[in-house]
Amino acid sequence: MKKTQSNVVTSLRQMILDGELKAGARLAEIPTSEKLGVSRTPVRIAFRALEQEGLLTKLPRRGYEVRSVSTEEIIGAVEVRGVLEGLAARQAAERGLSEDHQKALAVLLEEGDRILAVKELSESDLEHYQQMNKRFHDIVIEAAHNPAIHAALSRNEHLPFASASALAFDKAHMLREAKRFEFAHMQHHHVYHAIVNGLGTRAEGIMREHANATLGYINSPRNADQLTVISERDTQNT
Amino acid sequence: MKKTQSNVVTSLRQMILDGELKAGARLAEIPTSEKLGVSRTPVRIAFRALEQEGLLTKLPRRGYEVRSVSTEEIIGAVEVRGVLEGLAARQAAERGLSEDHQKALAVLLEEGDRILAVKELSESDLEHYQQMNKRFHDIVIEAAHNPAIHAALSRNEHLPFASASALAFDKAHMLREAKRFEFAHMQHHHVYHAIVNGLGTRAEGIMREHANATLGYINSPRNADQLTVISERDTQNT
DNA sequence: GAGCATAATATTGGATCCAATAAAAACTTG
DNA sequence: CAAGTTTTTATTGGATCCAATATTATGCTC
Repeated sequence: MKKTQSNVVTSLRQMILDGELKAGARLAEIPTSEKLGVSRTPVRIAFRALEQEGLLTKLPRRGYEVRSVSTEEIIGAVEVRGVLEGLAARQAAERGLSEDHQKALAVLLEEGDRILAVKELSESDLEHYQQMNKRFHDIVIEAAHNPAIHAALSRNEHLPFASASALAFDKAHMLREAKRFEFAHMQHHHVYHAIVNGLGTRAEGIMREHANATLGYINSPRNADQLTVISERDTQNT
Repeated sequence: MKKTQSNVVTSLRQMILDGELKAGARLAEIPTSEKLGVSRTPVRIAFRALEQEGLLTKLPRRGYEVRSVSTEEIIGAVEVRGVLEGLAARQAAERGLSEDHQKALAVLLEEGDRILAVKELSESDLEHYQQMNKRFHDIVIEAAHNPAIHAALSRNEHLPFASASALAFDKAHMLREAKRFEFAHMQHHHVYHAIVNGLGTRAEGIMREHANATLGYINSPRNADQLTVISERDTQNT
């Protein structure tokens, strides 16, 4: 298959996210182009794009290197994502959901219910849930009808999954902490409820708390029990 | 002077922001490279960078065009900036200001006081204030020690000043609305106070309100009188 | 053997070619 | 003269060259 420009950037990105290119590894245009079987031109462009995404840093006259992302940076990225998705949820609530978006969110919620109905989650269940989770968030962002949110998140997209975070997001570990998922999923229900009822401030608040839950997970993955629960009754107060 | 890569992107950006290249204008690599006296390579890179910044859109097989930015988009960008700077203010408060940052902010506040002491603001006063304003915000963002905020704002940097916004930010108009500046400057004082006293939530709230004030300005520039004022006494309650 | 000078190498930035392809223009035919 | 077809042109993506320059290695001197 012929490698094309965007192919080069996606395959390089994948290599970084998969850990095939470890943090600190040095990359130069010519060796990389030979390795991928393309010329320097697309590699050049790819390096700049990945630098933009925060995955590479330029070492002047010495090529690029795969950035090592510290836990602090990941936390920072998650916090940023939190406020932005909070804004998205608020705006989605204030502007009103389209029929399609509401339907899509409802379907995803049900999908999550089904996954979590089983008490012992398998790894594939986990992956399934993650996909559903991502789609849920994407739809909320989309429903805000604010392209600037998208733009602001673009540099944030892959960072939390880069090398250093392998630990924080370790799959086996998350499996043991499945309780978190139930809590997160409940928050999804509440966000949905707030949005469809036009409760912008509430939607924003829950969404931010939702991001915060992830942070709590990164920081102290052992305290899943102490999570407080937003009572369903509260959501009825309009 | 020899044009270099970053020169090409900055000069193209300037041309767009100055209105020399109007919204909707089509750009192709070869004509642009000839006009700037460089080869296609740096232009190619510049186009991609400016596309990333949201200033150009790619028309497949027909080159690029200067994006026309709608008022809605600018509002969206300002809202995004608001929540991000709100987060920055909160984190700056929570993490504590360094000696240097505190000093810098204090100096800027005083500078603003001096500018606004004069009742009839000249256009150069206005420009001076704007510079001070930008530095104030930059320092707050810096003080948050969260690189993800920077990254998220990068695509947001120039958008609000692109073509369509010429109207919204019209200088003569702003001059007439100088009252807004006093209000904004007072908010700066409150943000400063909240940050140095470690009042994260308050700092965030005021910063978001501050962004909102800009929005109010874009939407209805005539209502400068109805602004409510945060009482100075409130900021003493710790 | 250490330190400095010099040479070799690696690496990027810019320029130019070539090929593929889509858009636009010209042309032909009914 | 309109509509479809062919030709021309514009435009980008990729490959390769050349030049400038910083880093690394080598070697020379003391």
